[in-house]
Amino acid sequence: MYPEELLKEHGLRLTKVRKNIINILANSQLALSMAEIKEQFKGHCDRVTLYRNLKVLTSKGLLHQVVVDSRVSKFVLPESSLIKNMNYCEHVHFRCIRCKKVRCLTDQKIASVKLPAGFTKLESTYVIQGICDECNNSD
Amino acid sequence: MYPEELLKEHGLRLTKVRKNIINILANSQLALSMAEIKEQFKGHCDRVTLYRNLKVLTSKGLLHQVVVDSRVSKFVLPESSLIKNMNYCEHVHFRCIRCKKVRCLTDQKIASVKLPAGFTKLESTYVIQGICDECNNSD
DNA sequence: CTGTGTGCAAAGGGTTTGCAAGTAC
DNA sequence: GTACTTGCAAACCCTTTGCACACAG
Repeated sequence: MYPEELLKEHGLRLTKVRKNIINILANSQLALSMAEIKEQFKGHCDRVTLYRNLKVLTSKGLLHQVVVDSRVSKFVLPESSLIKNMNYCEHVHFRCIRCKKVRCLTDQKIASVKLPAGFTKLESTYVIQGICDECNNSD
Repeated sequence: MYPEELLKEHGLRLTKVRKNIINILANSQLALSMAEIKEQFKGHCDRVTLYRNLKVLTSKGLLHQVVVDSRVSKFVLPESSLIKNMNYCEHVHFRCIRCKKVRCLTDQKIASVKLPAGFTKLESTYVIQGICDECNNSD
């Protein structure tokens, strides 16, 4: 699934910034913040433009926003965006408290939680915090 | 378990602000932000003082911080601190995207997640987002 | 008395908004 | 040509820091 198709499918215009964001996230094993995406950006892009696009892409369901601390949001391209017939993705993420990297634990499935009557579920985020292998090995 | 005991147990001084914070959270079904705690505060209390105390209480493990969006942190008295006959909160929370309230989901079991080799788990947070019963009924 | 807690002012820093110029279609 | 996108500056707003005064133990 190419960035162009993804964008078209979601009724979004094909702009350089959007294709760039999707490519960066598609090639990343980590959830990335605006700043981290900006670092990897080919060419120049304003912070504000990135924020705005991340917001649009997230609102269209193309990206998923992972909130891991009270200051910074990170973004992932969920499997459901890459694999067409997966319409739901349980997001399990591991955040290392030392290096702050956020990894997707893609092979982990969570048992679904039953909500009380009257509650509607839109999405869920499961974040495990701890120390990652790299940081454990560098002690 | 009274606020005074909780504070002593954690080696903290007994101040009006701390007792007040604990009382407010103990009587709340919701996770509360600094601003929400301030609203319920008996008497005056500076924002900064609340932030500082929330930080200290959290670092001592007396409170648990729930990060639900990229702007605001909310706080809960975790299981270990709660009074016996109250519904206790594990780290499973429901956040309504309309009213922004954060509820604790009781009696929910999270399937334990196996981490890859080399990873150490410290804590986990499971946040389900959607629409709560109140907001669903007020359509 | 000593170390900690509190209030006020100000700074920090991620994110959002306003607006003019540029681009997709 | 029209509607959406981008960039720059500035605003926003939650949170933290500095410092003088007040309070717990």
